[in-house]
Amino acid sequence: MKIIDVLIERKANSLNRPFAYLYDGERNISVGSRVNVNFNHHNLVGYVIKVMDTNLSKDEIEKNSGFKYTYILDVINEEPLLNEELNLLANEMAEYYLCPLISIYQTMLPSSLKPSSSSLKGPKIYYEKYVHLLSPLEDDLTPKQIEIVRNLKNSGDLRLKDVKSQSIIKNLVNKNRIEIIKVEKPRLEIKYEDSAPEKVLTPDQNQAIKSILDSKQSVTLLEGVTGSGKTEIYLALVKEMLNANKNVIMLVPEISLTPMMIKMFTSRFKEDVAIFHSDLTNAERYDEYRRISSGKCRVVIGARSAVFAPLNNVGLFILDEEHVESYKQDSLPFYHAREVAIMRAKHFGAKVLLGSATPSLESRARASKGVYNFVRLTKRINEKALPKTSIIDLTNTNNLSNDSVIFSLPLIKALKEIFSKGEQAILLINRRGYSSYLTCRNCGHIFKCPNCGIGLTYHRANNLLKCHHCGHVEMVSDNCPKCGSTYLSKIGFGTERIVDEMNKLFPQKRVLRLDSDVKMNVNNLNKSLSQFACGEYDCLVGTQMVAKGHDFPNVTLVGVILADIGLALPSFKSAERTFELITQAIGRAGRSDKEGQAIIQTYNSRHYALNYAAKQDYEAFYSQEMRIRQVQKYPPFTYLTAIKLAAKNEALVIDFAYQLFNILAKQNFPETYLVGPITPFIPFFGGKYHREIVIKYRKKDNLFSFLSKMLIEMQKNSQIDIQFDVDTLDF
DNA sequence: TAGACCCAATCC
DNA sequence: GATTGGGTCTAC
Repeated sequence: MKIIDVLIERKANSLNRPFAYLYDGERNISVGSRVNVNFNHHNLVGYVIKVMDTNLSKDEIEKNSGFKYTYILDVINEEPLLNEELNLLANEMAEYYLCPLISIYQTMLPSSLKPSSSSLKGPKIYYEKYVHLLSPLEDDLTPKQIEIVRNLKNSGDLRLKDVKSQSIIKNLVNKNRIEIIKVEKPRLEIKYEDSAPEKVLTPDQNQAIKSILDSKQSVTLLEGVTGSGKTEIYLALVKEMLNANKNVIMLVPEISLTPMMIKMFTSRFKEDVAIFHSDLTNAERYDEYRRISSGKCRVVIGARSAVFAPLNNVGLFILDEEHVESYKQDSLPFYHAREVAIMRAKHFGAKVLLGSATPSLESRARASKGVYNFVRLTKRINEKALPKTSIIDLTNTNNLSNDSVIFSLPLIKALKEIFSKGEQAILLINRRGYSSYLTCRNCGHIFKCPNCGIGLTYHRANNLLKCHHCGHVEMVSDNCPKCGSTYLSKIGFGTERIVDEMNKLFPQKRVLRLDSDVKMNVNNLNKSLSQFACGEYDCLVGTQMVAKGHDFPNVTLVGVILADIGLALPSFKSAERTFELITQAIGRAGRSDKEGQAIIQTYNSRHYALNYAAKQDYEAFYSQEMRIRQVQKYPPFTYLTAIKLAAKNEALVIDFAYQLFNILAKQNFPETYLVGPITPFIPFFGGKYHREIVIKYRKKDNLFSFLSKMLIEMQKNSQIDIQFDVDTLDF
């Protein structure tokens, strides 16, 4: 008899503890197996975290503990799903992020393997049947049977479906001359292109590589302006690692936006590379996962969750564009891939390379303090001039045009100019849809999402109102539901409206829109982008999606339609985000010999983030923003953790939030500041009312041990959901 | 007085 | 998170 401790698939705090079951069967159960158990009249998947042999009987066990035990219903997989390293990582993360351990296991594993009931319906391993020769003897066979035996002798195993006569096969199987074997086949087919010749590295690049490898610190921040050759450094380091018999995990913000990077890696390292696409099917992701865990590949490229790739003997973690916020998961367990990479690297004694043209302030500050090794590439490899950038003040009426309320005179003029030379433009607007919201001019009613209470965005393409938070969609009505007036107006503008405006101003020009409404999948996206690249369109209008990565040699003008949208958001990161976005966008202009220009329209023309972005001056932005963060006690001078509370009953969550706030305030932790209780931007969703408390602190030790002790207390109150967003970026 | 409805406790 | 069981409400 065995006593098995399992974690239940529900990621509620109150269930974040082991539950014990009995097993008396034949099958193997080890730590990391999944089992089916009955939990409170319900069949659930459990993740085994402890196996204990015992000589006691069920009665004795129950007498000792005082619980009524039940037996495990079924063993889903005997073999452990995770190796020891990843198990330790899960525990370290659960402690760091104050989250239920099971939520980490569920995040680490692909959908077919995760400890949850949904995994049982997930894709299975795909097998292909092959015909395998057992005996080359030809006696006692018909001529046709001999033909097949000879074929197999010459060319090895054949796919069953390629062999025409199934009845002959059947007879040969019966005679024990051949057998049908099943071979696992990955569903994802990666096309390998011929690899471009390795470029000769510049002295700067060689210097950088040496510094990364020789550094005492495990983490290196590689700050390099666009075009300074970071990719070549990555490639050279990967080669170095492979030669030293070590493996590499390479993270990119979103794979569909960096097709060039993937192409370079796959063409150079071929089958050694596994890819985690954002829109791989579950089946393909499962196959890639198995390919990695079986040791068949040595380099993994993927987005955030690829940091959990079950690769052994990792020598290097690379995070390209380390500042990008999609590396932080914005739901449980709220982990940041950068921190997880650093945790894993410690275990392997591996290096971590953080690359960016505009590092996050957190990373850049650590580099300045010497916590990270710091390498800078300041030269662009082909010494191209930066685009000429002008900031257009929309409060100055001289800049306004009679022809358009959205496009300023200088922007229209510049568009005319470059179009006349047959060149292309990119226009950036950080909002999807046609207008930002729909309002009644008579009574002031704003059309809001019934689930979230935030304004609905009007989308003209299908004449619908959409909620950009929860995806709620409704028909547009002709009159106000409150006062019945038909005097409705659309306020603000998004990508759709810009396309509209372009068609009005330049009816003969072909405009391509690109945002997450259009981007259905990678193929669609790549097709659109290559059409734009080869000149089928004159102008590309899009959200931040168009600011990243792509190289369009014929684009000589980048226009930022309204830079203020990002600045207006209530976040300590808003200046940093805007600086990054504008810097990136400007970098899209003039990627070839032609001179590029950028035009930034704004109502805040003197804002430092815009002015430093226009000059592409990261250092100046960094030092000014650091002064502001210091005064306001924001990261990197403090850490931020958000405590997210939710309940079905609004009064209850408010009351609880105040109680919790007072308890924390009473503790008087040094250099710790409490903010709240805050009503979040979206106060009601998922059928629950939400409140937040944000903690700014400099030392986590006492605070966090208090929080985790308190969490155990609070778990008894199942009315209130508590989630910790440790190192939140969302404040 | 049965069924609907709500809430808190509990899950091994 | 989902179920249960006990309490209360409610309609005929």
